[in-house]
Amino acid sequence: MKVSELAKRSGVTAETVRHYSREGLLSPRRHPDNGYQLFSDTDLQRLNFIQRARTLGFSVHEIRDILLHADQGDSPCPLVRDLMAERLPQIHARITELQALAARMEQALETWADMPDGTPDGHSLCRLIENFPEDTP
Amino acid sequence: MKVSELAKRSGVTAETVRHYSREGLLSPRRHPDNGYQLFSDTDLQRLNFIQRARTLGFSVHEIRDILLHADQGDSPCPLVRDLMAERLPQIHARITELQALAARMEQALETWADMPDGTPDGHSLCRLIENFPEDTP
DNA sequence: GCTTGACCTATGGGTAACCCATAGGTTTTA
DNA sequence: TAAAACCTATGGGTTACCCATAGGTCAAGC
Ligand SMILES: [Zn+2]
Ligand SMILES: [Zn+2]
Ligand SMILES: [Zn+2]
Ligand SMILES: [Zn+2]
Repeated sequence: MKVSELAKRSGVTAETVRHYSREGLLSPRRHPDNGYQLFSDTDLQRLNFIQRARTLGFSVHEIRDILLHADQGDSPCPLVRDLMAERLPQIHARITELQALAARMEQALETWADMPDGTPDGHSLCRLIENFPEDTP
Repeated sequence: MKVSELAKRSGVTAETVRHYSREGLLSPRRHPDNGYQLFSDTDLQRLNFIQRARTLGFSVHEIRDILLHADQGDSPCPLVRDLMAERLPQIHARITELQALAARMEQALETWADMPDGTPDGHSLCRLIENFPEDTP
């Protein structure tokens, strides 16, 4: 099958298929006459695998490494476990960051509700932002 | 003052100062002889403003627009309120996404604790990933 | 006066995971 | 047979910087 058909069958865009192909996650054979990429059912399974790994938080680069292991007959499982264990705390940290940001934003909107719009002068650009309390935890 | 001094005084890297300068958030005068960027105390205040706006979640591009308004004597406050009101729900959506991801990852690690490492064959690349249940909410 | 180290400049490439535009060749269909 | 749909490769865009390079400049000590 060609790019578009593989894309349609797996619910991604044709561009994404080409992207994975460029990045080495898929290695279709080429039509000898026109250079078109020709994908097999195995490639379809492979793309499903990639999508599943993506929803588990693996990056494209990591998935490439996982597939590389598998293609060489090595078990990728230890790598998979390690990557996941390494990424999870990063995700938690990111969530905490974003929650703190959301809290600052909400507090700002609340504070600003009572403040009038101002006109910038030599000392102030925007008091909404300038007068907002700093992080001091 | 030159790049490094401004950077030191405001706690960012010299590269960041140059970046903001390139992006038009700072417009230092230039030393006529050597082309060095020369920043004033007003630029220092401006950089503090930028940092404060960054901690409130504004993008560099947005801050450029805010400063542009202020520099033209227009009140940036309505823009500031609008941008914030627009971004806050996006942040919340992102948090929800990441929480769902973290939950999937945690469930995966838990499931995988009991599973042995496998060797890839023609049908399977990594059962850890393949056997993980799909989102079906 | 001169060397050395710290600083400055501009340019260009890297990050993540794609999306999009372009120009030109191919296949399918009406 | 001509248009519509598809393919190719290339290159640029997205965010907020970081880093490397090559070459000019400045401060200090000797
Ligand atoms: Zn790698
Ligand atoms: Zn495995
Ligand atoms: Zn304001
Ligand atoms: Zn703008």
